[in-house]
Amino acid sequence: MAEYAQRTDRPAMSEWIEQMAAHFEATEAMPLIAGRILAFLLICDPPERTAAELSHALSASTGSVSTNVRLLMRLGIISRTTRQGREAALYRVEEDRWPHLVRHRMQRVTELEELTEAGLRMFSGQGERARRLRTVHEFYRWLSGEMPELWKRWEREGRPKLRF
Amino acid sequence: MAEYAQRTDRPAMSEWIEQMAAHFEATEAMPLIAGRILAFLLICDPPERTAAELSHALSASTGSVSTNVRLLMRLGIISRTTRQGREAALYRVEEDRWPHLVRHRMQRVTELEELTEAGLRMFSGQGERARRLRTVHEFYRWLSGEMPELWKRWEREGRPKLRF
DNA sequence: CTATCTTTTCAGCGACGACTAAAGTCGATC
DNA sequence: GATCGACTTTAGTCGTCGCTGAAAAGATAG
Repeated sequence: MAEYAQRTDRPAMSEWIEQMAAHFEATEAMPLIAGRILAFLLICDPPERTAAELSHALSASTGSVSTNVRLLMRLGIISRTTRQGREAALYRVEEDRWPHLVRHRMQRVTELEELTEAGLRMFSGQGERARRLRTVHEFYRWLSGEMPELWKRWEREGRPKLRF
Repeated sequence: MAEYAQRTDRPAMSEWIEQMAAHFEATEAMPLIAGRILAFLLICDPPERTAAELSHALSASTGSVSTNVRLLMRLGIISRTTRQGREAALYRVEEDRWPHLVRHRMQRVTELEELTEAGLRMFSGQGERARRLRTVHEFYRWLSGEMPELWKRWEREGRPKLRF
């Protein structure tokens, strides 16, 4: 109660969390609760939380938290640390993994290249019929080619400071 | 019946269409029928089709075709041409608009930058609490900065041949 | 205005998925 | 081995959404 950041009782904070969750629902097809957990773990202090704390802070059932915490771990965006004794495990956001998340998302978009290529082979690539498909294919081919360079650039220039 | 490309009675073709539709369902949150229409219009010969033809070729109700054709037009990815008399309107894919579609999709991803920025302002930007959020924010800021150059490059170098 | 063809709207169905509550499993401590 | 807390699984509810079929609305020609 004393610590504001511990809970979502600041209306502005819980509203911000809802907006973040809405974004991930729309762009990553992520359940709302997963997005809420992610947003909360980004700004809570201290940064590590138990499942019970998440459940309480976000007014979600323990079952939901369990399911969604596993989803986020599968995506590599949060990690879990266990402790001795019967103490609950702690979850924390792995903010450095964020680029991987976005990268993975964009990679799925460019995967259409394979389908358009298969289509071109299948529907013999000459004539007007193939022209439209080839136009689309060439765009995706170009885009997939750009991606590796983009992420290399992030590693080199984008990333604010290297940690070692 | 004579023309293969007219219908989806070649199993390989209808399977390809299903795969395309599945891709758009996953990456663009598009109804299956919208994706089917898009895929079919990419490879049909002739390239223009009436709603009734789409409905028949894809075994979808006229209502569904109406709804989804409007969705695709709103996205700018297909266009409609009307004709004199009581003839039905014709739809065709605007394959050159494909980059806009993808661009728009990626833009929504980078919109998170605004939210992380709002968060930084809101939760005062010092201390460990803000560190995680700033890490994420800096990534999105960098990514949004890259996007305009990426698309400029497409216009200049990527696009296979200019049409004028 | 009437007849005919095209397109949209809408009620209803079925499926899917997020979510919850409660029961079940696991593991550590006594 | 019994107990207690942490975590997962499951059954079931609720809301949403794609889709259909049919009716309504629109449009064009006679």
